[in-house]
Amino acid sequence: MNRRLAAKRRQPYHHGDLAAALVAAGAELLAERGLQGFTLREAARRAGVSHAAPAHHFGDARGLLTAVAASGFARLAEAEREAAAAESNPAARLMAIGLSYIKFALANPALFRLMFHSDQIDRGSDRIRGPGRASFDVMQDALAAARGRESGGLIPPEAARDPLVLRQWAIVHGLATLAVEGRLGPAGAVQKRFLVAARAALEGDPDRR
Amino acid sequence: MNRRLAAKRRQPYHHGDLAAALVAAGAELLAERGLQGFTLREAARRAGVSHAAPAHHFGDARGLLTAVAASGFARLAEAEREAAAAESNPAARLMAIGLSYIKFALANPALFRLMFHSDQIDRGSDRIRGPGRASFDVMQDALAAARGRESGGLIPPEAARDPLVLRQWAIVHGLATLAVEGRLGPAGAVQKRFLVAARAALEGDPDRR
DNA sequence: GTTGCATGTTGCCATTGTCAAGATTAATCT
DNA sequence: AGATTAATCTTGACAATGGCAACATGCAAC
Repeated sequence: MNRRLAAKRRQPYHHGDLAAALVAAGAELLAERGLQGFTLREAARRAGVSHAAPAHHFGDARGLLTAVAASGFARLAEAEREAAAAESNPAARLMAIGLSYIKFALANPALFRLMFHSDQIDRGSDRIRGPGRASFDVMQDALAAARGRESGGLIPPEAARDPLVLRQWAIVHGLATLAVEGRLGPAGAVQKRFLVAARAALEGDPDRR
Repeated sequence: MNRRLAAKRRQPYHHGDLAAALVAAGAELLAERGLQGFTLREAARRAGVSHAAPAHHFGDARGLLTAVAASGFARLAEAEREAAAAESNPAARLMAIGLSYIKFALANPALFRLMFHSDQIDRGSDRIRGPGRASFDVMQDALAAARGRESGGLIPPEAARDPLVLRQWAIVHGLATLAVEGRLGPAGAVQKRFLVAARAALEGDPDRR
């Protein structure tokens, strides 16, 4: 059973793991040229396969983009978990998670846009649902812990009824979005001083009087 | 000088006001089919003109979309101004502006996405800059008034340094974004109860203890 | 070992964005 | 006014794209 190795050797008629290769190629393409420059055929080219091959795995272009977005949600959830694990104090943990969310957006702008603001993916898809909820749950649990409550297992739609959850989520997502779109200044400046201000904004009203 | 009327009569070789007609057709198309379904040729068709005509006014597809987005910013700024005029109390005014922003997003989802989250427009364009700043200024001035200060004429990038401005902007934009993307539940439910929760989230921490 | 079926390929089509060249009208200059 | 220039719009062409259909290949289950 050396299939794992054999599959990597040459390029047989059957790719071996085309689905994964296409998602990887798609993510790379997205990072390089943005959603605007994303092309089903180019993704197939990069995966070393003919232009009609992706159809067997993802149906159409929308399908592939949905898969790319799903892998993005998984990576985001993972980043949040890592950030959470690095802090023990509940409040500090909540802050760390929020910042990891923002950092993810700044590091993967095109992917972030695809995940949250594009009409080219199926948000209801099963492929998206799991990872999508995971990225939400990490933050929600941390917030519940900081409040000294049970998280209650709210799902996103229901969360809209809990003002605090909604507030935290909106601040983090709003900051990430505004930063990604360059509305807060050039990317370089953002990296340097934006996170400082974001920290203050997340913390409360340091300047209130 | 009955040119205004004469131009509307028949359809002479020269349209009369193609630029405006194309922007209107583009906005309509966007509302009907989303950014995904937007096509330069279809916009030209709706304006009753050949497929190459738009180029003389907007260069390429990106140019037309940029113009559509600019008109969107103008409409948003106008909506904010109307909402502000309806309230005299500074705090109530700030809230009204925020809600008008969110309502605008819910009423024009595709346009909102184009304006804030698309890579198909030129954000640095002069066409965008003016209306874009206007929509920001209304909110910033209201916030400054609520704080009992001068607004200081901060421009968006600089605003990132003022935690309170950043916070207010992030909450409003975050709420609008999440609602538009349907992450807070189906559109119907959003309309019904989301604004209530949003009001609470914008107000402070009603549930804190 | 043969057959079935998932996986990939080639070829085709309508549609799209952009460009170049020509047609038509408005504006400007003398 | 008459002629020239510039703006505006049309037609025609081209390469690229997404999707479909028909065919090829080879793994896997029988």
